[in-house]
Amino acid sequence: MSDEPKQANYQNFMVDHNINYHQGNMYCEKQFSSFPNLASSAYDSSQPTFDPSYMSFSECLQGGSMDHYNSSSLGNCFGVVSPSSSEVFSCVEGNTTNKKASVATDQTLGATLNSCISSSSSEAGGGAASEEDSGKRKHVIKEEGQESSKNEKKDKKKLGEKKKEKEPRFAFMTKSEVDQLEDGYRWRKYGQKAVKNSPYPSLNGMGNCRSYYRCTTQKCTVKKRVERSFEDPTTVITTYEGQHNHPVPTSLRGNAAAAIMFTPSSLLSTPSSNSNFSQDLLLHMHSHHNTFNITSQPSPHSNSNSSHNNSLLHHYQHHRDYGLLQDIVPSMFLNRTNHS
DNA sequence: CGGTTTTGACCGGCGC
DNA sequence: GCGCCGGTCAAAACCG
Repeated sequence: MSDEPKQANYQNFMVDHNINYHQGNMYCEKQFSSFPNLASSAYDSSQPTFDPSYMSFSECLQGGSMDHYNSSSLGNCFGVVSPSSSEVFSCVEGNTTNKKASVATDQTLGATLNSCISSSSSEAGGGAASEEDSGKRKHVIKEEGQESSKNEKKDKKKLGEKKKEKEPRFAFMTKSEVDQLEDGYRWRKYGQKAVKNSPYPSLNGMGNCRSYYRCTTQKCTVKKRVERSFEDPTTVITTYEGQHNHPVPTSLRGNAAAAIMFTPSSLLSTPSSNSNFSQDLLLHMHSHHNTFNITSQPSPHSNSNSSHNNSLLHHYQHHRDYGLLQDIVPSMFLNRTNHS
């Protein structure tokens, strides 16, 4: 895609638990060891039992004092979030403004993190109007009525679209074998695309793919993309777009915590309110869970900073297994504290 | 049978 | 203008 960052209103969230990284005076270990309510199926059995001494991820997201984080909690921003089971690792926020992803940075990630938010939101895209090439399509049944309705649709789109409002986006990485993370909401897959330049084949051997999901709740336009990290195929990058305008389905695993976490009131957020969310969150996480912030808050005006973030992220991702985080994190926290 | 997933095609934005 | 690519559509297949 383009080398340019296109959105400012975009934040990433990555946290790692389970990594015994020494980072200056921080020690990361099992901050998020348990997400009893959010475990993905593949990890359900292996999930460590919930230890109340640890805050659940959702709790963490909400912050010990929700009031304080009311406008900037992760939950607010994502309208969701909960990397299930999986180990959510590394925190990154902000759009990456620079780029040329100079480093062979995770292109997949790069694409995800920088993809154009303006891209047709809910309705855009595929005008189904032209199904003429029925020969190519698997089974094309063309009927006059259908066609006209399709054209109608297309026209509506053209008229009503006008550059959809950009939805805030948030991405986070999780260590997971499953692509679909259980976050309490119900999603319907509406598309899948191969990701370019991925050296890693996906689990199904079809090459690395990005899956597109939409919230199944009526009138809820929240979407999410799920893809594997360019560098680490065991890492899933989930990107949420939009805000849920409904409570989390209560029927799902009787997840009261999730229900609380995902109530509409907690999902109200605006790009502006989001702007500092991860910093707050990370600070919060830092103070409560000894987690760390990989990157600092970028702003539309801080291109160089974003660039820095990107390389840091890459650096982190690249070396996380080698315990080099301490080389990165302190500065990031310094950065953060400078902002506050 | 209704909801979800799969999958090839289409659309629109963007860079060249 | 052209080609690439991300995002979306929608019919068929699949599943419970």
